[in-house]
Amino acid sequence: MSGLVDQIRSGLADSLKKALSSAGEKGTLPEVETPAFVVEVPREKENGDFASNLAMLLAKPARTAPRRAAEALVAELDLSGLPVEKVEIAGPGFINFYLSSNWVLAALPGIVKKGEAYGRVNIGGGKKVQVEFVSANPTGLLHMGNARGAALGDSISSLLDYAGFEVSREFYINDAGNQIEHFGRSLEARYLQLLGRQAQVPEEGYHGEDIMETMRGFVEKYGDRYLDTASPARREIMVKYALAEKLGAIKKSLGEFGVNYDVWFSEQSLHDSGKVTEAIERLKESGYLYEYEDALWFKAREFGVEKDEVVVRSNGIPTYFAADIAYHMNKFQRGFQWVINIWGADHHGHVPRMKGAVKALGYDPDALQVIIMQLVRLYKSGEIVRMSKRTGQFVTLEELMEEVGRDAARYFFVMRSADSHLDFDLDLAKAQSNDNPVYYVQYAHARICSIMKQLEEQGGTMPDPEKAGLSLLREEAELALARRLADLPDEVASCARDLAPHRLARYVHEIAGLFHSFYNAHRVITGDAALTGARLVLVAATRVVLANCLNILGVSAPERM
RNA sequence: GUCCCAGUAGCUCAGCUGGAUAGAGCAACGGACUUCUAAUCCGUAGGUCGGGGGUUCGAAUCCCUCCUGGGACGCCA
Repeated sequence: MSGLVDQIRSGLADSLKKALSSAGEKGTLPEVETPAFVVEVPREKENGDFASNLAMLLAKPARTAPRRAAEALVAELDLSGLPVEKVEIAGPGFINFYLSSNWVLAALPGIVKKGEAYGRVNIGGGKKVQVEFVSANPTGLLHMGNARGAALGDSISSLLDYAGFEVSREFYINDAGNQIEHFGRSLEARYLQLLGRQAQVPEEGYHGEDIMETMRGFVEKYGDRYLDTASPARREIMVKYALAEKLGAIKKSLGEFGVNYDVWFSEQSLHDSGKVTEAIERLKESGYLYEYEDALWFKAREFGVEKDEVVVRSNGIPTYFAADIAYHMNKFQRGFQWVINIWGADHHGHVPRMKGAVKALGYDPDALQVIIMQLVRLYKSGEIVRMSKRTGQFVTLEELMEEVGRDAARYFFVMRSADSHLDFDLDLAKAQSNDNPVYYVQYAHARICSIMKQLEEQGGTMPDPEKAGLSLLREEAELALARRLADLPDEVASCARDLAPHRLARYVHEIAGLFHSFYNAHRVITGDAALTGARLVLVAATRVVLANCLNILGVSAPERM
């Protein structure tokens, strides 16, 4: 981290550490190891700008009352070089630090100067991380669950990028296996029906209208050319045609949603390239596979999973799990040091055995992190809408963007933590779209742009932030806003560490709120040139923070609304 | 039955590795536009943090137990 706030925090922590050891040398405290204490920002500002719990943690090892330990520490504190005005011992033994009221203004010039780069931190150290998300079956359109995964995965990726990781976004295309078989049979049935023949979409097949639509296009292009072609070959042709079309549509939708992938990875390619065989061989050699009733099983129980898992069926066809093992082997072979998967809650049972397989292959299971995203429940007219690809009833990403807009949809999905169930009331999102918090944040950005435009029209110019008289910013609303602007690097670091973009959404909402309050209480452009200059720096910094956060969340930052 | 997620204001949800007096949005009520955008602001009201036990200086947060809702437990993916 590199922000002003972090500099001060670590400065205080260092001072406390030194105070502890000199107190130990002088004998005012027993010599003990430094506990894992924190310097944090108290919730109540009456408790100072920063506070530490060190004294309370010393109570037990040093066998002293927390407040006495605090007194001994404070007596040894050397705070030179830090803008601390007052230190107090409070409550059960907190050491509270009060800073000079305008200490935070020092952060503003850097924010304006860094611009798009402000908020970038280097906790990742260029570590290669892959984020795999959505990975929807390419047999249909994207639904609400996929949309949530897309918004979440993309924001997490951006967050990690900002935090100094080398991020690769990946989409795993499930273009192999049983479902493709069902898909082919469904396509074939529709084809025959369209040409007036008797045919039935199989029970387990795809009944959606979009499949019919696809085959209409196929018939237009090829007519009855395949009417008499032998079935397996015919299905292969149709599957190839339909997959290309479906995948193209998925790519297009995601692109419009602001989600762009680095890699589209085909499951079928794992079979074709022999990766699946390679993975199975590796597991076999290390003794994690056994044969039972003609099938090949993975010893999942050795990894704390309840049941062993089939990797090759008795009919000789590998399972999806086998392909997934090969896929993860391949991910690590490609050099990713951190592999993040975003899965729907309905796949959570798959996590322990996947981690087990990673371990069995000889990789660190902790390098694989699976984010389980709770499912989206869709409400329309007060009723739950069942979503299912098989029956073809679902609201697509396309429809969602049409109804509530891309920005609102993305913000909405990313506002909530991944492990909270999401009730999406379409009517509400549509009818009250103006109340959507995303507009609140965007409006703040637009307002600042409007001020800048006004400035330009009046022939004014932006001052050099380094030279502006920032100490003129004395109003509570100004200082409160500046204080939070200085937090962005910290927020990015902590949100990235916890893979929690929803906290960034709350942060930027708070920034917008602080700005709106300031805006309503004070004018930026006034007859006082010096004050105007200082406030221009403040709002310019605010615009940077708003834009950077919105960018991470995949939401646009409009100049006017 | 076993496992995962959730239970916090009327509603939807935050609460980051345990910190001081539990927060925000919406809804409700009362105010503020001759001004750089009122998609805004200011104020009021709203809580046995699902129940009960435990751990400790300190618990919405950790442990145990029970209740409620959702999901997963296939030679499907």
